[in-house]
Amino acid sequence: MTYSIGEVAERMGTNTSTLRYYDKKGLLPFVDRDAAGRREFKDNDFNFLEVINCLKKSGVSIKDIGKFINLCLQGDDTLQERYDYLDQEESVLEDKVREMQSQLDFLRFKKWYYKTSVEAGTEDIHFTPGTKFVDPTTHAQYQNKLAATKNIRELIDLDSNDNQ
Amino acid sequence: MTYSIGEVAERMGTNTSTLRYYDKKGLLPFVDRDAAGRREFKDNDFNFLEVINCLKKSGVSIKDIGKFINLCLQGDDTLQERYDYLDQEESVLEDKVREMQSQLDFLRFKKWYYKTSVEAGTEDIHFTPGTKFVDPTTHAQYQNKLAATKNIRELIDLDSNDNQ
DNA sequence: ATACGACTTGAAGTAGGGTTTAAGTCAAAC
DNA sequence: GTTTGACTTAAACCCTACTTCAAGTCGTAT
Repeated sequence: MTYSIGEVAERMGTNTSTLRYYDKKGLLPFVDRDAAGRREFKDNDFNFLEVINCLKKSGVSIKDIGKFINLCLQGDDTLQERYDYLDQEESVLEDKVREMQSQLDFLRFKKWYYKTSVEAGTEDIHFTPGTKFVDPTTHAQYQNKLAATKNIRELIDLDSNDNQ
Repeated sequence: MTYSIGEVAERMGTNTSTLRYYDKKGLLPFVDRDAAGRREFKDNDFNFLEVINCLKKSGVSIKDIGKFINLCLQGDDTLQERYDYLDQEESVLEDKVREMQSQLDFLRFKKWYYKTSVEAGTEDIHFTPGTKFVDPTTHAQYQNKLAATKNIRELIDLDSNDNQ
């Protein structure tokens, strides 16, 4: 069974020009052509496409994805190298997840800050009296509430219920 | 206490041209100038810079960060709007984290795939005999091993120890 | 008083990741 | 047999987020 670029694009949730662009950038060296020069994707090519998708969503550049795909086509000699690459990529992704989680913490602090401000009708409740500086105790208050709560969703949601 | 653009750049781990670029794009409308026209950052401005940093790391575009900052300068009338924006941004970030975690799952499966291939000396162990198609049972094998293990690190690490 | 370093601006340049356009080929439907 | 729709290419274009450059202005140290 073979598939046209249009069928593949639809199945992968992308469009044909993006796939052609990837091909030009060396991400699809495994794709065959028919007599008329049209791309002919095989079932197994979806395994590659899945890997490309994963690396792309993990933030790997087109160039580096190309390098990995080309390692794949070099056979069993590059198995260890491919493992090592994915191992390193796993660490990179884990770091990104941790980073995002700490941005989430900050976002949730700010949500709490605005929620309490909305309730008070003014942001001033968080300022050190007489200045336009956010009171350092503000963040401490939040940390205390947070420590006393299983998760932040609960904190935000319980607060909402308090007001109803 | 005020700070020059150079001091701020160093403290924020960026450089002066990036800060000027942000200013030009409307991200720093709160920054004052001295008599000679030089930017003069105040202590409180670091609160804004922290927010900019958080949104940037969360993947928010320069343009949208600018909108948020400008809401901040419009006073208490926009508190609810700011809360709603961060609430939505929290969901977006949570989705991203979930997405990354599923990419991590896939990456770990592929690590297992390569690890077992390296041990066997060939990728062929995962192919349906007589074809160059990855055997659909490969992923099932991995899922079974995974189900029998507390976490994937353990799976990967136990496998490594088997070989020593 | 002059040199140095840090600042200012506008404008141009770069990199990454596509998207669009123009001109053409081909197979199947009418 | 011609029209339609899906494909082909190279080249141009676009957007985001910087980065670099050129020319000029300050304040301070020598």
